[in-house]
Amino acid sequence: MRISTKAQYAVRAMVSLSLHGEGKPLALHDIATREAISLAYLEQLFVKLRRGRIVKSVRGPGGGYVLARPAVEIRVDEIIDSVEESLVPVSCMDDKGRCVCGDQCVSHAVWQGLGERVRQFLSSITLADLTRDAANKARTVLSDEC
Amino acid sequence: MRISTKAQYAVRAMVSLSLHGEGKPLALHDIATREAISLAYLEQLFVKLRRGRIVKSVRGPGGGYVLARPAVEIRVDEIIDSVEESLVPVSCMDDKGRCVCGDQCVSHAVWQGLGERVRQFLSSITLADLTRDAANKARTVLSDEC
DNA sequence: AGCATACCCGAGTAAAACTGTCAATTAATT
DNA sequence: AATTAATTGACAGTTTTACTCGGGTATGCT
Repeated sequence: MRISTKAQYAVRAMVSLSLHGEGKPLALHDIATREAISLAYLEQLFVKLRRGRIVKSVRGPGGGYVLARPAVEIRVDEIIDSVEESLVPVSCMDDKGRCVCGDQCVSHAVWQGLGERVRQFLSSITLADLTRDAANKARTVLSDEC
Repeated sequence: MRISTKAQYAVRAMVSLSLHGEGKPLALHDIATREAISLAYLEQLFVKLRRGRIVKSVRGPGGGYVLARPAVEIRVDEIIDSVEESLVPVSCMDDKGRCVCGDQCVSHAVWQGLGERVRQFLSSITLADLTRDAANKARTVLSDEC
């Protein structure tokens, strides 16, 4: 079981946008250099984030991306949902979470339960939470261990 | 984020072993046919399960695998640990879960928290729980939906 | 108008991971 | 000795990931 860098990038980029954007459009170029993520790859992610109604785009010079909603209303599971197929896909379930296996699926309940726990946890965290933490960390960055 | 079939196979195989073994060694061949998993692949998994002290091997004719401990003392997270590298690996952490990234790791706490939740959940389920469920399911298998 | 900025989009690609197979070995029982 | 069955390492096909590339299109500024 693993978390893709795609999801990690998306969350990091959103924190960066929330932290340095402050209402004004922030260009992907800024996020890319600040977070050391490839610009072309970030573009891909933000297309999905826009389709997921997490951000809005502003075209033209001086343009960039803005949060589609206040940071308090953006949950981490929404960010990951926009960027990845599903939160906890298991081979014995189809797209709607229905089990398509025969009688051999005794451990089905485990994966389903796990998926619910994961979603519950990730939906309990908002972008505002992460942004606040990041701001605190930046303030005490001098001699701090990670 | 996803759960590998490797982990699913391992759990299913362990349930099968616990259900049909009953103290006597059960050959991988039996599990393979019953669960419709490739024998050669099961071999790989059981090497790891043995190293993880989840099962014991009995060589020679009539041999096979036996639970290393009572099913009540085998937790699901232990099974997955034996078979996979780590439960929730994230690129910014090293083997021991320590963060090796610089100041760019604002979302670290999210993944760490998620990992703890996942482990907490999976460690609350024992092989005995799954075996009991499987036995119940087998008894009412006639007209049941999965 | 023309140009620079910045988003938009599809296709392609190299590397990694996943999912297995194969062959050869070791060891215990009959 | 022959047979059964676990043990091991190397290897191969496929899929996914993590990008890059090459162009577009919208917008604002001079």
